[in-house]
Amino acid sequence: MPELPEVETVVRSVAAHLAGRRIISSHFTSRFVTPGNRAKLVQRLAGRRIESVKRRGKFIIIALDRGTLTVHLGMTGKLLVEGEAGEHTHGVFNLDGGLLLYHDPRQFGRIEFSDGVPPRVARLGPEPLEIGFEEFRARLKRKARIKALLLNQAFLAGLGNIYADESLFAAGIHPLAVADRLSAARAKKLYDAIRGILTHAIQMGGSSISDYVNGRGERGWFQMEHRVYGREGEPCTNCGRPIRKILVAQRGTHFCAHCQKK
DNA sequence: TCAAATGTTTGATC
DNA sequence: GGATCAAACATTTG
Repeated sequence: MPELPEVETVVRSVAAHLAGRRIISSHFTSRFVTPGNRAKLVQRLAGRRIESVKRRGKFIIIALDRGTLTVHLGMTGKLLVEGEAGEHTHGVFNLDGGLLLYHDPRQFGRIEFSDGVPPRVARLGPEPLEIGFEEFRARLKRKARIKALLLNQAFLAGLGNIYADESLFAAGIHPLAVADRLSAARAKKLYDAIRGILTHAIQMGGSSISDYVNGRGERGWFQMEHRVYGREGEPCTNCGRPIRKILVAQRGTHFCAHCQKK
């Protein structure tokens, strides 16, 4: 579920509620979500105070008075400050004012404690909403297919399958286009498309295409704005020809063969 | 033969 | 070294 706009929405929905709260105790039930020594994790979290909740790429960064708790939602993770624990709840934080729950049926998400910046966060590329155009263009000087590059978190942090496809459509660029062969004008179109779509999606509370909800259980609405993602066979909103779906970088890739050029 | 799903990592291969 | 590909993780859904 979670790409940059969804993670940003989750962070915004829980940050004020969590800041200043103390973790009384915690409980974890998945060896996948919380790899390693769970008893040690519980011990390290006990008594910690939450200083802030922020986002970096698709990671939720919870700064504690000692150490950092990093949460990645994977494909089906939810961080909730409302609701109750259920069958797929794999993390429970008892705070000095309420509960914080981590729910994740597929268990592709991760909850990790670290003293410094976690390695996975350290490897992230720039934030798409903060990078300047010149740096963006310089980073495109690689002979990889643009769709694969947009999904690469070391290239840019936060784009996933939905927003990569939507950004390429908005920029009129074919997903198989080779990155270092894009003209400056087309690179600028892509840069603007990425920023415009991410900003718009955040305003709409993200995309709820299956069951995504923010930290208070509320759905997002950007799925109503999707032009290509999940629209295989439906008419292109620009030219009316059917949206096609192919496999690029192992991911389903939606595009209009008429409106998006290599 | 059940395939595909908003993600990431690892290892093999070209 | 760079890029691609396949598999792995676990579960639900069409």
